[in-house]
Amino acid sequence: MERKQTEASGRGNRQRIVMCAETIRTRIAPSPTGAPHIGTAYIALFNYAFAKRHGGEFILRIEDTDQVRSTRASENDILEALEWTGLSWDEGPDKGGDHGPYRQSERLDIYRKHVDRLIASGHAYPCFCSSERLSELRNEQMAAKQEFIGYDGTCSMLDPQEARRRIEAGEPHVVRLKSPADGDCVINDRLREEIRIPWQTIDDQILMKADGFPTYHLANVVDDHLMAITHVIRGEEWISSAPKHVLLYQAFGWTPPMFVHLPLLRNPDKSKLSKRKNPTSILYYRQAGFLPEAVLNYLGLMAYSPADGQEEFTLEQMVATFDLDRVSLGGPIFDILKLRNFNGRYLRALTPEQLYERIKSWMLNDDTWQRVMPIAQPRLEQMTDLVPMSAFLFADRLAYDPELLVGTTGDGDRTARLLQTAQWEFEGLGDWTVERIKDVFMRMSETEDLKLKKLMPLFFIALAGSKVALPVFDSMVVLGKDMCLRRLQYALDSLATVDVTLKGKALKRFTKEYEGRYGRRN
RNA sequence: GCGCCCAUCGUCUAGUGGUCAGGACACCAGGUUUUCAUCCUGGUAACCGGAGUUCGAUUCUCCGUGGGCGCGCCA
Repeated sequence: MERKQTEASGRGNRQRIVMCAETIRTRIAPSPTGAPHIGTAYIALFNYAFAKRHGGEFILRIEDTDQVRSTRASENDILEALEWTGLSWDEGPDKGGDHGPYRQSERLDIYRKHVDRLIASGHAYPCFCSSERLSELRNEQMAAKQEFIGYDGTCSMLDPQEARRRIEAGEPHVVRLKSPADGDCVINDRLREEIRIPWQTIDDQILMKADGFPTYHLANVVDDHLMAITHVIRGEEWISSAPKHVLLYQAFGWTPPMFVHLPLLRNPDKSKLSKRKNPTSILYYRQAGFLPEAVLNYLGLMAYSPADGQEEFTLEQMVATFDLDRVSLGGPIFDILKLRNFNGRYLRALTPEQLYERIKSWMLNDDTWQRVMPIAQPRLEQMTDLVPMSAFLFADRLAYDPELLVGTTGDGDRTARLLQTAQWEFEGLGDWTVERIKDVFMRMSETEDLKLKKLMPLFFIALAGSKVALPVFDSMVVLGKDMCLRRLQYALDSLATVDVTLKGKALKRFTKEYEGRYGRRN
């Protein structure tokens, strides 16, 4: 990386080498395994603000090392969502840059080389234990209420010659990082006192999976180093695995970056923000009519307050004064009510012309109407029918009558289960098209042994607010996946008012049942 | 179970040994507005508990308690 730069002095032509302060580089590294999470925007915002405050660079890296769950559809959504927020990255998979590629699945040779280095230096070793053995081991440890839960180090005792022979024989294996037996790992966190974690509690982490892909820990450390990341600003959920990262930097002989662990966004019940209890997809917020600048402003208020006490600020203003020392550590509850208030302020601050432009670029435009016309036309008697008929397409939460929802199946629990099943089924759907949506309902109809005609009324009400409405598959395309998932959740939540709930043990039981009939969910 | 992180109004937070503990959201009351919303004014509401340090602790230390996160061939 460029740490020196030449500079012509004003007078004369003498060139002198000046040592510049290292360029600050931060990154957001989402994993493309689902909807773009609002927490990603929150962490990205702080990374962006910090880097830009110091004239640095902000990088986007895609962490797609989970071959099973990563999808290109999710990656596209994440890029689209992040772009919508207005947090622009200097380097990334779509932009390129001097430190690419920025998609981890395209860097496999780099990880391979690095893991070989660790094996050669004795910091890592191949492990032949099967997944079955490991989960058995874990269960035993749990059952015995052992202090230590984790890998027992069996394969670290293997003779290297023997190990090589087994690898050459094609035996499947992973590579593990050797963890020290005693002492403490010291982590320097920019926001906290020294964090000390006993090495005894850290097991030999897998670095390379049997499929030849790296795990997060390896890929993340190698990339952060190679991409010259100076500050790793991430959620505090990572504190407990930080020792593994520190150990890797040591093993490679690299200087670790500065760690900055931000508090996690929470649900109203204080648990980590989850889609079950809150909308978490950035694209939902876009569809629900929030302005990105309001979302960013609100997110900026989580765990941070500017020195001047001003609550309303643009991204530029936040960047201009951002100060890590003003980050607070208590886990903030994500309060949609306050976000809504902020959004209202931003909406009202626009001129009517600006507002109209924003609303057009949101969804009140030709593109939407052209999709609506073909499905609305056959149902029109007067032109005045159009807007009332399509209103649900431009709404967020609909007014649900739980009795009506339950009435479609005649059974509360059954209703909840169907809604939940649909939610799970649609969550995993990649292409959001009429055909694929229809496939899902057909499959449900078959699995539930319920004619489509009997199955659909529930979903007409949940998604469109009425048993009689525009065709629901087409409507779902207009609404977008995240809004549809949200509506299903709203409907599910509304059932609670008639004492129908699907959570805790019942939910667990139903999850098993669902997986038995529909296959494992992601 | 073990490890770690955290702790000010219901919520987001300011505060860094001496403040009537401030602001914002929400809520309540009043005012402006043909209604509503906006806007303005006012109000209710917090330092988790116990020791210690100190002349004096919301603020520093320790111990509790509470909450959170982690303990995957997920990130």
